[in-house]
Amino acid sequence: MVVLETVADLQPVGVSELAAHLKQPKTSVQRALETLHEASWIRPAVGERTRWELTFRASRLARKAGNHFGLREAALPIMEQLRRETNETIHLAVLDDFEIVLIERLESPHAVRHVEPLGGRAPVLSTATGKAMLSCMDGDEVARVYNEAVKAESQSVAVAPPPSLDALMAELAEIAARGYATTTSWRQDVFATGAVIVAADRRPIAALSVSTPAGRATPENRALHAQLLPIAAQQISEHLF
Amino acid sequence: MVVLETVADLQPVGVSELAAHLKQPKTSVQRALETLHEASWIRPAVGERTRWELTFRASRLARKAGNHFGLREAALPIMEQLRRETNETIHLAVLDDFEIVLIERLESPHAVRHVEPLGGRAPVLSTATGKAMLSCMDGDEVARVYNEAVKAESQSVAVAPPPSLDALMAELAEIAARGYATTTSWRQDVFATGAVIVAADRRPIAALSVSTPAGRATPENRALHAQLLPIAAQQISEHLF
DNA sequence: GTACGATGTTCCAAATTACGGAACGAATTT
DNA sequence: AAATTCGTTCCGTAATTTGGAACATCGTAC
Repeated sequence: MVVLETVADLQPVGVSELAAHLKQPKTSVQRALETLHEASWIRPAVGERTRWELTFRASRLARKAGNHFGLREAALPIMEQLRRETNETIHLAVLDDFEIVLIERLESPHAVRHVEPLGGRAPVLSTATGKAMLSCMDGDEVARVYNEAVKAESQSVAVAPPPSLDALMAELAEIAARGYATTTSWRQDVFATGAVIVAADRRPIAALSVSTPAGRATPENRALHAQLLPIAAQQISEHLF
Repeated sequence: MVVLETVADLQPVGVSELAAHLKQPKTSVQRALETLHEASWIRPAVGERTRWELTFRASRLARKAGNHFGLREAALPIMEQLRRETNETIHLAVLDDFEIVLIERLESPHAVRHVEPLGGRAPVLSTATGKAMLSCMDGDEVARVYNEAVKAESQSVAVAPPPSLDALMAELAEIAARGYATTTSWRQDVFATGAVIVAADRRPIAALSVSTPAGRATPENRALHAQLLPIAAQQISEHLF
């Protein structure tokens, strides 16, 4: 499986290059490639015979990941309604380790709109969806995610300096109390409102967000989003079980 | 890896149920689950301890599958431009076995619009994207895909009766000559135009499509799409290498 | 409250499989 | 023409997997 993930990073890639990256004997890597090929997870690259690339086998799994108890099906109709009511882009995201993954998106009909790539990832600490999900997790788990996220962010280009853990905890308490999170720090000029979707036991499953360009983030619109979003998220939570 | 795929289908699922489905000893399945868990491909289901569900590890791969030579990055700006010029929904799809997989989507700004779920699959024989891709494959390969697709469709609810292989071949020749495919048979009330994106050696990589509700599919709009789409697909093909 | 069925887990010896160094052929570069 | 790089094959050793059986745990029915 490590070979598979490395092929994903380096594709199209041959045996020797892989072996060098993995610091493993060529023979072992060769065998792994044969196995992955037999199972149709990889195939020879277009027009080549000895370099490999991914097939779409992984994508069939990916569609099912994070779809616990029919999340996508439960969420889409309510997302559609929310888009009608707000005319803004609606995102559905789940938490993976210390990152937010976008699993569904409905775009705003406006000409100026906020669009994230499908399947894209975003930092948990600076997004409305991320903070909404953290707001209903217990302290230990928040601390764990916080540490991993800070470590990861310090290695990449800093989007914004992460808040202290104490400041974050205070903000999360506030978010939990009022039922929604907001942010502008992830994408400049985008104002986002996020609310959490929970399982029957109140554990966080996913988060829903409304994203609007800063120019349209009037007090009236902010208030509208803050009012509608928690209700929509709540409806999805109830439809899950 | 078979266990992994079965977990995807049955999640959340326990050892015994899996073993029964796979007709394998419980012990072997148990070991596979342990391994997958250690590698973070699965985790205990939310609020449970002995049933398993997928993590998002597969999604990281899925994003890279079908992204040969930076397809997504090359395609997006041109897709944006195409949306501006047509005001209709633009889809980017690739071929997986005998199905079309949607890997990127930009929605029409119109209130009435055609929306497919992200990562969704569609039959190759009845979609514009599918036929566009087939149109630049050689006869043997088309026949192979045709047979598999017919076999698969016969098991599910028939969307439309598949054409004969000869009729298909004739249509593909026409599509290849004029540079674009059209269809209305996949989704009723949706008129789609598709064109193929090729590698340097003219092998098909992906397909681009413009989808419009039947009501807006006027002769003028059809002509506009038929004119713009092959150019856009061609531009993406050239940017790939 | 106890018996039952279903489910998850552990153990262990036999047998299969993986391991990886070395050698080889083919393709490309010097 | 020699040298390097790359993919592939071979093979004895060694480690791992295998799966039946026993055990543990949970929920349920009587």
